[in-house]
Amino acid sequence: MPRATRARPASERSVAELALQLGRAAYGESGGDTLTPAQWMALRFFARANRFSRTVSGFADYHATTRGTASQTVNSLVAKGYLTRTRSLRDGRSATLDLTEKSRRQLSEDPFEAVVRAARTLKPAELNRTAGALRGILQNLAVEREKSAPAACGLCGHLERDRNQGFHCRLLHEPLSAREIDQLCVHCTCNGRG
Amino acid sequence: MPRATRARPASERSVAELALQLGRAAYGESGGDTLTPAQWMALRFFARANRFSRTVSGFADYHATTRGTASQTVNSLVAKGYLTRTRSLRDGRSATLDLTEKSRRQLSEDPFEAVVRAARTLKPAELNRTAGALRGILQNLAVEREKSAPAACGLCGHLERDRNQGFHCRLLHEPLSAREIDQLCVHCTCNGRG
DNA sequence: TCCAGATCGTTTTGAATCGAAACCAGGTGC
DNA sequence: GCACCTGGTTTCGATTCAAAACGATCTGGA
Repeated sequence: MPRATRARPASERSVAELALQLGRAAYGESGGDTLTPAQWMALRFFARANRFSRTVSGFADYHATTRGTASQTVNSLVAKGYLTRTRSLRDGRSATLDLTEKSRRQLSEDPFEAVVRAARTLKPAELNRTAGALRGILQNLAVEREKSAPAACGLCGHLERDRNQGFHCRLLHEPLSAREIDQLCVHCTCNGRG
Repeated sequence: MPRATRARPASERSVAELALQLGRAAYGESGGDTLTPAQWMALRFFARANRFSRTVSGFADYHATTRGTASQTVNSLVAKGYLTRTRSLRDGRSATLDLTEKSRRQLSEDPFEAVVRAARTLKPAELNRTAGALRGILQNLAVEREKSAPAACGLCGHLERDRNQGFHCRLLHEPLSAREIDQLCVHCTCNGRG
């Protein structure tokens, strides 16, 4: 290699460009034409979000679109049997969307998995550093746009330890299971640290 | 932070998810409604690509779309005065697209720059490592899809040192200036190493 | 209690985008 | 000279999406 080793540091621009490329590669493929990119995103979201967040609004936020558009995407998935809708008891306006068995099977052939496989060659330490760097960039971006990056309760300041061994959300006054604190939450807006 | 420090390594999935988020954030914003995301991508491409690559086909490859769609995007930009079209002398079918002064001004307010700014908080060493990791993932992805990731001549096996001090492409039998070897090239398909 | 205003969600409508396919013109090889 | 390939354009239809108007429900204050 003639000169790739010249000591010019990879610029911020390179990282941004690469993230853009990778993101588009991950988003674009619809893999067999079973679902559209937006529908895949919805399935991914409802697979990752906790019970407070699996709503049309939650998905609209996550996908950075309007509630109208999100409603259409969700409706198409409900019609195809990929999601079930359960009206909320507390709030008559709201409904919770849940994955069906069919969508869980579908998710196992998510075209996004190709990106996950492509990341396998990195060593754990590299994965950690890379994830940290990307998270930092997303955080800064969220601050600049005065919005919040998607986050899990485990990183949120509202999380509290119970005196037993469980966890607990100070904002919603709800107990959280160990598994739930790894899921995405629309209320975890505290930018990674309380 | 109650448990974010538990010693579970950031998984490949986290990195892939973050890249997807960041990529979508960078692609989606159209920043003031002057241009659509696809049009921004075209401007970015024609700003980065070398003279062998600034064609409709080159952009179609880069943007992972059809030549028909790419043609429409390019036409709209030519009509608005953002690009000029010059027919090739060697090949009567082909034409080269070049940025105008107007588009150079426009690029200075590319919404993508927000992502570049957001990366500024990282230290140079981190930027290097992160870029390397992302490049590796893209490379693997390209191999799996039997396509090639966008690359610059500086990383390509076709590049050769002249006996003077310049560079030279063995594939196209063309001299390359020092500046040109940093630009993207559609022929640099050798996956980073010759 | 009642009202204003905010929020969750749906529907409609129009515009924009995109991909597939047909097509033209110029190049390449036999 | 012929068939075939490649760069590029055009047309057409489907899809997607955002904006806006709307109904229903919740919340807070007077």
